[in-house]
Amino acid sequence: MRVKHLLGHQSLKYKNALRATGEVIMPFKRPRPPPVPHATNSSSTSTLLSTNHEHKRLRRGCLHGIKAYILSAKIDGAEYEILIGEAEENGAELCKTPAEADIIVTAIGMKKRLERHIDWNMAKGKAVVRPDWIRDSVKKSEALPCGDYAAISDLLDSSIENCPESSSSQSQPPDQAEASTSQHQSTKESTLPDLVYEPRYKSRFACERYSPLICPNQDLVKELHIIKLAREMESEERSALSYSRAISAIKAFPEKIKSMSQISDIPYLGDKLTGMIQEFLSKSTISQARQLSSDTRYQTLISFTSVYGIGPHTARHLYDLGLRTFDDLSRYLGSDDNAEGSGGSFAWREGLRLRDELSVKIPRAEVEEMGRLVDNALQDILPGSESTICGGYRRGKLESNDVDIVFTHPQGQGNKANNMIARLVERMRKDGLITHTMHAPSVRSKGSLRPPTNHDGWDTLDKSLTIFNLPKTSPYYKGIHRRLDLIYAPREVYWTAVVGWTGSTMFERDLRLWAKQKGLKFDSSGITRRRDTKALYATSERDVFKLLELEWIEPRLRNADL
DNA sequence: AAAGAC
DNA sequence: TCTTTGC
DNA sequence: TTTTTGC
DNA sequence: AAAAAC
Repeated sequence: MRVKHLLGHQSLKYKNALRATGEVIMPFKRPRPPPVPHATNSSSTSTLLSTNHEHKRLRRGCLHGIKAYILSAKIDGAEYEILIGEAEENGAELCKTPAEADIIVTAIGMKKRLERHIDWNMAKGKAVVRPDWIRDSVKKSEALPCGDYAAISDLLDSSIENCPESSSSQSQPPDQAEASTSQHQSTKESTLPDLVYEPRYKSRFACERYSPLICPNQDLVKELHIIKLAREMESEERSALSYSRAISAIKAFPEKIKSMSQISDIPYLGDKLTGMIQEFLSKSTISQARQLSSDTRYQTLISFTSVYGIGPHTARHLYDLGLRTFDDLSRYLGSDDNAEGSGGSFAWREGLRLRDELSVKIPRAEVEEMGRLVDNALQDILPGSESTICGGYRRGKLESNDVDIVFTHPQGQGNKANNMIARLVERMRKDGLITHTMHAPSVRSKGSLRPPTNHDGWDTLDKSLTIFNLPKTSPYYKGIHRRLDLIYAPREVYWTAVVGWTGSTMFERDLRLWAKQKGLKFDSSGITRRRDTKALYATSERDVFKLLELEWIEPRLRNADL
């Protein structure tokens, strides 16, 4: 066929393009070497605040200026994330080591146990309090006296003495606030008063549950994940969906499952899944998963689909042709004459060529560096723009497969924001940062102020799926290509887009189902009322939840997939 | 929804 | 038209 | 038993 | 594969 000719031609063109961009040294605007703030999540923000009315007032934070260390021992995973989120949002500075902190928050109540984690002499120099100190302080909008929350009786005096004060200007009259919210509680026992998250895991919606990155039943979930992948490889999507739901339900279950009686409240566990869990309880393994793991077809399909552009259908096709390894694949794609016509597409070749690099995980620090570079380019094009790193990074993953950055234009004129994606990508391409564009931006949102209304579910945001490479001058430069997704959202739907691109997948699916059930329609390009298709605009991420009548869930607790 | 291959 | 792409 | 399962 | 009733 003449495909041969076409492919050859395009390959060449690409090689040249790569060579050219590879050598270009970035003209100006070198990123300042990482100021390295804290490894908290979110935004490579340029102008985070000031856009956000509702945030603004509350901001300032009752814990502002307090350096806190939260000891994770004896605190449930979800609980821990909530504490961190609460502390952070209220202005506390979280420390990586107890030494840097003014105050240590711990659920441990005994001296001996605490000493296993923290040097006793150091502890004596600081306030050491129970987790409810954070909660109550937030509730009262003031850093409360540590004496009432001393974690360990031997440290009561030193905790009182070393109790930090918030630098937030507005210290409220502390006096009788006490009475209003709850009557009991100061001076009392060490129970964590958590009616908060008690029955949450029972919900049928992942967007109502707290799903930590790693759950107490992670091994079980991994086993089920293998079976789920196998179903996907065979295009048994409904079956795969059932496994996905079971996995996300189990991920939100707060304790290690030791007996079958515990799982009766977990949704989406029918006969099949129940049987598998039973097997797992006795053998710590699931035979079907073990079997698949060593199955050639399974392994081959998994590896083929790891090539960008190859999905289950194509993977099965290649397998049926007798191919088994990347070498086979390479040979097949490389061979010019296939009587059959397709010796594979251009996209597949590029995908295969880049596969090894793209399969290398990206550490958080490098994700942040990428975020800075994108934001620098963005500020050049349209000063005052905002961006947020979403995806797995924002959910707290230590390593990412790719980087998703959602951005929007400055508050002023919406119209100046035309072709933001195209301009940003072009700028970064010229700087040698972007080497490939896998999916060109649509030419939508021309002179638009509103997101185009979508009739069908995929978001209508302008986006570009690209391949990125750090400049050689970056301290993080490894010469490895990375997947970078850039998403432009008009201002009015910026927060919707951030929620939509933070994930996880099951969290997003259930957000849509939840919204539907509430008579609304959610996707990353907006929330609309189904009755009259009236658009509802959120002014903050929390506002998105509010409009959907959902309780707030931290990004780090949206890990409803494996 | 959009792109690319068929 | 079919497949893949995103969270 | 039939339909739905994210768009 | 599981749950709602579409």
